[in-house]
Amino acid sequence: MSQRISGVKGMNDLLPPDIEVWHFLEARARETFRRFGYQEVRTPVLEDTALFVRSVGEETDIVGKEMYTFEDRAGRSLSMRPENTAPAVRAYIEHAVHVREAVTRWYYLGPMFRYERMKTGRYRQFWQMGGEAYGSAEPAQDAELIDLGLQLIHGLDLPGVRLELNSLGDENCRPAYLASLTAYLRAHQSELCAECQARLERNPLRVLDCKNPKCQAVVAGAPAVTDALCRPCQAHFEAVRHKLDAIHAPYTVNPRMVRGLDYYTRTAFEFIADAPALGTATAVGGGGRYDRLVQELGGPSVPAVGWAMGMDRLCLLLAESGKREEAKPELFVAAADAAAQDEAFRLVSELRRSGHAVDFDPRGGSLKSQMKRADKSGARFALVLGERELASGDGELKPLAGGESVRIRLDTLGAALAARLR
RNA sequence: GCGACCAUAGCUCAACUGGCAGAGCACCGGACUGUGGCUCCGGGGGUUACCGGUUCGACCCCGGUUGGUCGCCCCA
Repeated sequence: MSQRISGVKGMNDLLPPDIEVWHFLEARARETFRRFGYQEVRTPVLEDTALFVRSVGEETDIVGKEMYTFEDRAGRSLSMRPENTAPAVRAYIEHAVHVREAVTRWYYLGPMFRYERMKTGRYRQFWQMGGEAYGSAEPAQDAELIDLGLQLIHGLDLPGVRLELNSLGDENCRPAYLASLTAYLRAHQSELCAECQARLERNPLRVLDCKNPKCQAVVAGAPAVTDALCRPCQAHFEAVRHKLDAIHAPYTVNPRMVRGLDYYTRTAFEFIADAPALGTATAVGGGGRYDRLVQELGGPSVPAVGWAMGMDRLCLLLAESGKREEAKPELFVAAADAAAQDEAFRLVSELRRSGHAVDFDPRGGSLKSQMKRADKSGARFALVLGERELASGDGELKPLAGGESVRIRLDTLGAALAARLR
């Protein structure tokens, strides 16, 4: 045997039957996006490195140390997307979508890449789906998007996912807040962990969600961002909350929640699940408003808001609750003898052509082994085709879960199946 | 990037102090001549992750590599 080549660390194969969980997730998700009028976009996995440096932020962990970046043969610096908001915005600008429509609502779904140490619910190739809405600065847009996320999660029958909400202010009030926060943290600098002392210089907001108890104690007395919002931001935040209240969407305000990407303004939120299956990876989704990003990437001044969910994590939760979308055949056709194999093959092909899910064993073999395979396939019915059936034109439709077989005319098989599966 | 633990059949795991690598499940076949599931019987499956060392002898002890799990960190 030749030397074996194994898969790349942190990148997983998704095989049957586990893939059925993903089919369930994707089908429910697409249905929810459809109900909300969001349309799918697909952007390339590779982008100009500068796109992520300018959007996600040079100082973030994602860009600073987690991107798969390399030069192509022409010497261009390319990066595998670590997230899909920036690529979507790039496509939005590049195709001048704002010229054709005032409000654009997109969703995406696909693999993202971050070079990270792996653990439960965290992989180097991971899957995200997300919704993005461009063109509306109104609180109703924030609320609709959050409602979309909540309905999607609800549609997956996942209990125990809660919503945390915050506002990070905008370019008018955030500088002042950062100044007062930095001043407060400097006064307590010696009480912070080493990591946070460094964050104090680079990105003081990140100190707020440090899990270190010492830092938590300091943060407890820190000025809250929600108290420092300017009037318009405060009004926006209140309006979003009002809309959420109106649709009875439960949430908790967490003024210490910040996000890992630099582009957020005003609304920020996370979908959090406290489930053992996720280990310490409790966030299944998160997002917020990014009113400046389109312009910062060279586009028109168009406000936007969006979120992303971790599909791997959702699948961990779905696997635990046993949710999946199975693809079982309706009928399994077995050939009792070699002479019947041609007719069995023809019958299977014809039924499939008319829309039925039908399986058979291409190896033939003993009837017994074919019946075993029929059972394993999970088919609802089995039909044996042999000398007798070929002569009479009749067959026995046998329910594999138990119960009486039914005699039927073979030329009405399709209709008989349809009637029984209704 | 830092630390801890782990790696034996496709899967879950045994194998005494260093002494012939096993079981259950799964898969294939038979008992049962054209009918699956249950039961019984049989069969195929292994460079004990990889490389090196110690030893008469290594799944076991030692070193390294790779991979996995869990914390820190970060996030989805």
